[in-house]
Amino acid sequence: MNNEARKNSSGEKIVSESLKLFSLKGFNNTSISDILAATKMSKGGFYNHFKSKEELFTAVLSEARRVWRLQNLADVDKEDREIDRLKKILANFRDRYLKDAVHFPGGCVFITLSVELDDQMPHLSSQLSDGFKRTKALLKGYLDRAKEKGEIRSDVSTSHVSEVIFSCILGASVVYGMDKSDSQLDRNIKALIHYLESIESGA
Amino acid sequence: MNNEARKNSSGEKIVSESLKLFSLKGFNNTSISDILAATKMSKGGFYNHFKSKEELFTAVLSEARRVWRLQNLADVDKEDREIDRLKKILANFRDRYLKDAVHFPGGCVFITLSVELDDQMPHLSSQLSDGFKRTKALLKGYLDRAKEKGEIRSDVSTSHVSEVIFSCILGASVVYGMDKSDSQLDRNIKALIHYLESIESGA
DNA sequence: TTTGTCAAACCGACCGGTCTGTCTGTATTT
DNA sequence: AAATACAGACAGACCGGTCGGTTTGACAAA
Repeated sequence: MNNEARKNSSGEKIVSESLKLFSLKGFNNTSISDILAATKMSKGGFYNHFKSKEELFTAVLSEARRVWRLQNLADVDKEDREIDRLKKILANFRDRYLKDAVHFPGGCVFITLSVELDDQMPHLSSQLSDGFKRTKALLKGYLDRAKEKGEIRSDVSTSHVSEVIFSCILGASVVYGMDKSDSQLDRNIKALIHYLESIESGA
Repeated sequence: MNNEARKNSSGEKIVSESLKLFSLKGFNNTSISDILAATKMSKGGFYNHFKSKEELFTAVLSEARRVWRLQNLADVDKEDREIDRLKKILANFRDRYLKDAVHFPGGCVFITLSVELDDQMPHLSSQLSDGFKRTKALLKGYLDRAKEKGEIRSDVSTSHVSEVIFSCILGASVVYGMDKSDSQLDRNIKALIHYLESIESGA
């Protein structure tokens, strides 16, 4: 069975529909009934694929990470300079990730879930926290290499800058989740790229 | 009856305990039973003060805003320069607001609620969205006046900078809600203040 | 001071409905 | 025939909210 066929299997459909619903309504407020309605399945069918809602959570998170990488890292390696790769990620984040209503109609699912579950279901939210740390490290990696290659000024603290960029991305996601305003998101990312350009060597 | 006495009344206690619970578990996942247990009241007592859970929501939000102003704007007017007032707000945000586990044990309640309710109960989340807009405008006001007074460079876009600062604050709140890491929060705000100093006239 | 009155506050059993998860039975596939 | 997938009735816990009854405290009449 190839991957395309798997995508149409029941299990895959449950995961992709649950991903949408989780991004809209979160984990606890998405009922199994909601998922059954979206997938046109029945209880028996669902519990034949997942032994519990929490097991579904893990599968959904894994799929969400796959989509995240797919969208945010697209074409990044086509850029030559490290700083341009970072800018490409920001542009991807804006155009291919946050605005991707097919996968995430309710906005960034990682934020929705982490905010909901942090004080309530730590065993689930720790999976999210790890992802956030990896993402920040990913950003810092580009900055560190950019600094090594002299693309950004040598007096710049990559640690400080990555903190700012990462927090800004999170903040922009929160705002976009509320307003769904493309223009506001564009302003937000523009300000961030403007900030990045202010630390480049030529600036 | 003075304000101090009112604070101990049942209605006030319901609101303050609900504020804590909402910051921890959100709106839908805080049950009336949770609130009754925290206040040692009964159903009948509760519904004698609020005709519905949504009416409680509005009261809690109003109290949350009061505490927000109290903590974040404390001593701000003691600073002479506008840019220092802004820095004072950031320091308050870090020391007196986010770390204020008495009022907000689960972190910033506005973020918890807005992320939960944005796609689910728009009539409630719009109250939150308005507050976010006002906060961003508040920050931009300090920057605009700082620019007028020559405290920051004339080539700086106050609009861009306020976008970055506001998004960073939101992002920092999301992270702190997850990790409850004081040191991470300190690094975050430090990077932000560092950013502010980079646009000052002397820099 | 004592008593009667009344409204607000409080109590908790109860209601209809929804939640996750189970179980029995049936259809499809191999 | 055996294994797998689907269907949906059902269970038990919990949800927000209602309601009849009880307690409390302020105040007026005696």
